[in-house]
Amino acid sequence: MMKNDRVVFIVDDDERIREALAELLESHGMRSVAFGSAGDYVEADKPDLLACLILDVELPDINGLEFQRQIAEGEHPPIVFITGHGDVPSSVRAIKDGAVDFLTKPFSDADLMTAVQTALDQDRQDRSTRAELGALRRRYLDLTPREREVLTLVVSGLLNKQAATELGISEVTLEVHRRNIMQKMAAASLADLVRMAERLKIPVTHSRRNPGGN
Amino acid sequence: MMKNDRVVFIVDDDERIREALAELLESHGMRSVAFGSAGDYVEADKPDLLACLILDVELPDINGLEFQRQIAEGEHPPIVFITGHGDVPSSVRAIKDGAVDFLTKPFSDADLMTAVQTALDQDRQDRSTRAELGALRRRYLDLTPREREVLTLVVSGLLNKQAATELGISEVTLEVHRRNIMQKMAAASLADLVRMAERLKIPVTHSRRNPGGN
DNA sequence: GGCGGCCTCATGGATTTCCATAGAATGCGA
DNA sequence: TCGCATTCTATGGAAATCCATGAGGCCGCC
Repeated sequence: MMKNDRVVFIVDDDERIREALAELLESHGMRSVAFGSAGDYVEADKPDLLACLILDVELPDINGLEFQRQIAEGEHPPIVFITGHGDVPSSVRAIKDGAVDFLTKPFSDADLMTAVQTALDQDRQDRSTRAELGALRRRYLDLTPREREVLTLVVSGLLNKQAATELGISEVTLEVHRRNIMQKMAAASLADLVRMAERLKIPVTHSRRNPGGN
Repeated sequence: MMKNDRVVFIVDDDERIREALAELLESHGMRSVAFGSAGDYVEADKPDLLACLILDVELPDINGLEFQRQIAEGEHPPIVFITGHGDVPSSVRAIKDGAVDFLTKPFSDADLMTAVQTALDQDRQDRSTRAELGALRRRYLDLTPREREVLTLVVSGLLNKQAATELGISEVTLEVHRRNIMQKMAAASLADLVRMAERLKIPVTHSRRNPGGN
């Protein structure tokens, strides 16, 4: 009953710890892959599965907390820190930087497994969010520069006429752009498009419409 | 040059600590009000200013972390924990629960002041967000039950006709509701209304519109 | 029993959006 | 230089929205 859709990465310089952790995880039906240093972890090509990273704070090549910040630049599995010499400032920094938990040895098997489970759950969430946002961004990149301008004005609430004036083009042209946008973004409605723009953090310009009334 | 638009609350059972903190804060032009227990803090009527709360973990009446969770139910200033016997699990919990920082004695004046400043900045942000959301909610509460139903359907992207059918009323009636909504919510455009609904976490229903594509 | 708020509906016109179709100019890379 | 993407424009009609105005029924509260 080994679950093959998920994996736990272990980065710890102590081989005995790595083995103990691997064993513990296996006994819970959890597949794991261990590394002796941050460098090894980075170099390795890792399966694209639901994952979590158990990271020792003290590593031979780099400080675990520093390493956390480095990989925070890109996509990375949620981190559970473990350490033999845990101090408060480190744990504070780790959690502030998004770590799921910070366990000091000795910790119970149960605590670790709970943290791992939480991390995996979070990864599921992260992935789903990333996937959606990624799809959205891809569609956005499909837009031409002009269409992006139009999109901004439209989701700001401007009437076609107003937006057209703003861009110095005819209303008809703007309509064409607008419909192309709806098409490319696969928006079912203006409301939909506005929500997409929100998630893409597209700023609202002069969100007026009927400023004076009528 | 005492700034009177902000205040730092101190909750610590040790009077010497309270006085030392108050002095330190004062030397930085910061007004403070100190309490000997969580109960005293709760009972006191506190000025509605930009604030931050320096909280000792060990209190006579309740554990600081527990107290944090209690006040987390409602509005409260950002918390900076201080403690004489800081342990990692406590700090982890505190930060997870939203504390700005967790300082163990002895800590430097600079560290505390930095944390206090961060907390005050966060309070400014929190207040601004709360104020906007509050105004939005008040307007939403101004809507009649029917209008709220209509709002949901409209921001879901339904055409007036579709929404009207959904509610079993005529299109004209729905238009009336719709315009009343725009009025009451002070929305400048549909895009605007959609964004408001997002912030109010109004769920989208069957967000279709031209399902098959005419 | 009257008043006010709420929900309902109608008419009708101005305005806007939606859609399909078609043509043309620019500019850039193959 | 040809082809393609991008941008621009137009016509014309269907559909939808916006707006003002008027009005009837229901219900709870004073």
